[in-house]
Amino acid sequence: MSLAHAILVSLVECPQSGYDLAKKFDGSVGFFWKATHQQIYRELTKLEELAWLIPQTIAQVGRPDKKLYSLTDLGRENLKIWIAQPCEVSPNKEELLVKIYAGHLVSPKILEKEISRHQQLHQETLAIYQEIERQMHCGSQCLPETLKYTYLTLRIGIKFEIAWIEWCEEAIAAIGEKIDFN
Amino acid sequence: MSLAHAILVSLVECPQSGYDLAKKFDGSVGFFWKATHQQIYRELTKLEELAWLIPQTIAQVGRPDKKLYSLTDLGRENLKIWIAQPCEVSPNKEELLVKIYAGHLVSPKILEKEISRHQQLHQETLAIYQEIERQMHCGSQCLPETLKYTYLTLRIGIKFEIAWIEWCEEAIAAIGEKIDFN
DNA sequence: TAGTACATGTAACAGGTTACATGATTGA
DNA sequence: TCAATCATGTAACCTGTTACATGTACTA
Repeated sequence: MSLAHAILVSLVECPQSGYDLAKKFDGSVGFFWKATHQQIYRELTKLEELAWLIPQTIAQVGRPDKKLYSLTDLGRENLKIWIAQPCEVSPNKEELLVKIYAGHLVSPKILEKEISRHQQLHQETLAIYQEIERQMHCGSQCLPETLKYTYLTLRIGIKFEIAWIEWCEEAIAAIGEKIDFN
Repeated sequence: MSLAHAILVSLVECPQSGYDLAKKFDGSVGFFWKATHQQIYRELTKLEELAWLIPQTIAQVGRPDKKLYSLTDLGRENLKIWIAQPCEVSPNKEELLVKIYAGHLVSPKILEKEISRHQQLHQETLAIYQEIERQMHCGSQCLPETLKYTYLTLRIGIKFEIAWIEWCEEAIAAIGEKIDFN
């Protein structure tokens, strides 16, 4: 039941509509939890039934109405309970690595090209993260409590992207030449 | 259709039963693609229907029969085609990070304890990977073609674990003290 | 006038999880 | 005798994906 929790986490900050959440799941929380708008609407309905959320319909000029969802006390309590519970290390699924694992079946050139493309994608993501990081601590003042945690999640995002970029370089070298790692 | 491909990748090396695959998905290919035995059996049935695999029933003494699946030429061709196709960066879902994101809702001590527990889990995984790495290149001879690719996937596994371990340390420090990252 | 952003939804299907079911053998 | 390992499967359910559907308003 973790998409539900990701939605609750997202709504802690401020009330949002399904549409808002769908966009947010393409950034911030979305860096480590993905969901489509269909999933989100389905989940919002469930959470409303549980009374963990309450909707408020907002009329807008020249726009369709929007249903702003906020956490109820019950929802907030349940979220706290969930956060305090220990969790497993999430399994990672990496399509590229499945391909690399049987990489000897295709030409090294195809692999090199694909890895190099991924390296570029990771470099772009890293640039985005670093820009957010730069904006988060202008000067060198301490961050407020809530931002501190957001910042921590950003930090690991950066570390992962750097790991990918370094690996891509290493992999391209290893595939091209008959390199020995030492 | 990626579990199918992960199974094919796994069967490139040697014919295996559903049971063998289920165990394997708990190591090697399983480091970047997880699946339960129920999923695997369901998928094997589909792949047999497509004639990408052929089963061979092996009678055993004192054990139930096993159905060893091998790749057909068709299966191998399709696998090659799939590997050669470009793919997206796989989205990662990290439950711990969803929790950290709203970490201010619970006591810092709970978070520190949980992060420290995760650090230990990652240290254990790292130790396993490093042991495999050690076994893979005894001396400093070059690896054969197929092992080279396995080795590359291991390398990124190691990088990820190191990134996690470093981050856990950083996070614990940041939560405890009023630390400023610079 | 065509495309994008806003805003919410249904339906069908594919993929993943959990529980249950069976039954032999091996080792503590 | 109890648990673990070997070996395969069904059924129900939940989660995630893709396609379709609707309608306004703004901008190029």
